[in-house]
Amino acid sequence: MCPVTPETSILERLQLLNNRISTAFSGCAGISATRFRLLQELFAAEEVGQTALQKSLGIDGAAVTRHLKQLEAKDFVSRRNCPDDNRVTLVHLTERGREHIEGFVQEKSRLIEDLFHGFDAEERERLANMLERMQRNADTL
Amino acid sequence: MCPVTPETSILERLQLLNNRISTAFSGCAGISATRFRLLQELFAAEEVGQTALQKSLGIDGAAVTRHLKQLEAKDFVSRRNCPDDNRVTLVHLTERGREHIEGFVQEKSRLIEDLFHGFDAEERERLANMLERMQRNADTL
DNA sequence: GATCAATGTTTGACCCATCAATCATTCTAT
DNA sequence: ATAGAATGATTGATGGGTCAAACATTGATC
Repeated sequence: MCPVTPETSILERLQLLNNRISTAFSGCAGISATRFRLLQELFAAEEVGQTALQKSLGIDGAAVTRHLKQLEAKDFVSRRNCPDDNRVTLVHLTERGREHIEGFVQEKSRLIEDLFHGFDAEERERLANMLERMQRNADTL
Repeated sequence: MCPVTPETSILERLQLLNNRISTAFSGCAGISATRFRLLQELFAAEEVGQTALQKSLGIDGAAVTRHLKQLEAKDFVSRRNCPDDNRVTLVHLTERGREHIEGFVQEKSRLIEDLFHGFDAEERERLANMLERMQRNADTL
């Protein structure tokens, strides 16, 4: 009745790939991809409010709160109230967090190497572009 | 320090897209994408064991058990012990489940239409192929 | 200046996935 | 024939995400 359309195949693989990659990343790097992204954002920016983090990661604010709480418990991150606006809490990387990033970056590189094995540079660009377009479509749902 | 590589961009978008699509699908179809896939598998095959379902969906057996339990509670699915092998429980679609599939298919079509807006047939094929290759890489992690 | 809307964060309830452990059943090999 | 491995399903613990509701704080308006 239903031949396998490319669209369906794409959606299924998005889901599978994401699950596999997430667990693989956490498994080998010892930190979830999202938390690593948070650390990287904090590495780039000196001190940021959570809403900014939430927007640059594209995930729910509740998730950000909980991730930061865990990262703070591990002393990777530290938070303080913004003196100019008591609603926002400013987040910044600790020394300890900064030290650990390097290792995570390496684990991620290895994962990427495996994942994109057989893809030349042009293909990677094309794939990135297609997913970007798809995401723009998804944003207007 | 870190220019945005296509690989990183791809991984981030995989995650985002998946989250957005999952919630969009559940939101408009009223059923999760995974449960819909289960129903479709059952539609195609007369009666299947859970392990077969698990393998064709590519997810954990525990998840399959729980989804089927919910689908059974909604009377979309019914289960019985396999007479030939009491370890396996055979699953099949109920009338009610069969009736609902059509609506889900339509919701999915609409979602696909939006999601792939601006993609021609050849691009969709190429995207499907790339993700398939990537998934093969991911399987050997 | 009091009120009411907007903003930033947090919490609770839920869904979906994983892994590890358990249990019953069947298979196998001695 | 029975002990032990393999298989199928389930359950519990955990992690990551969503949404909705709460809360404090700030801004805007009359």
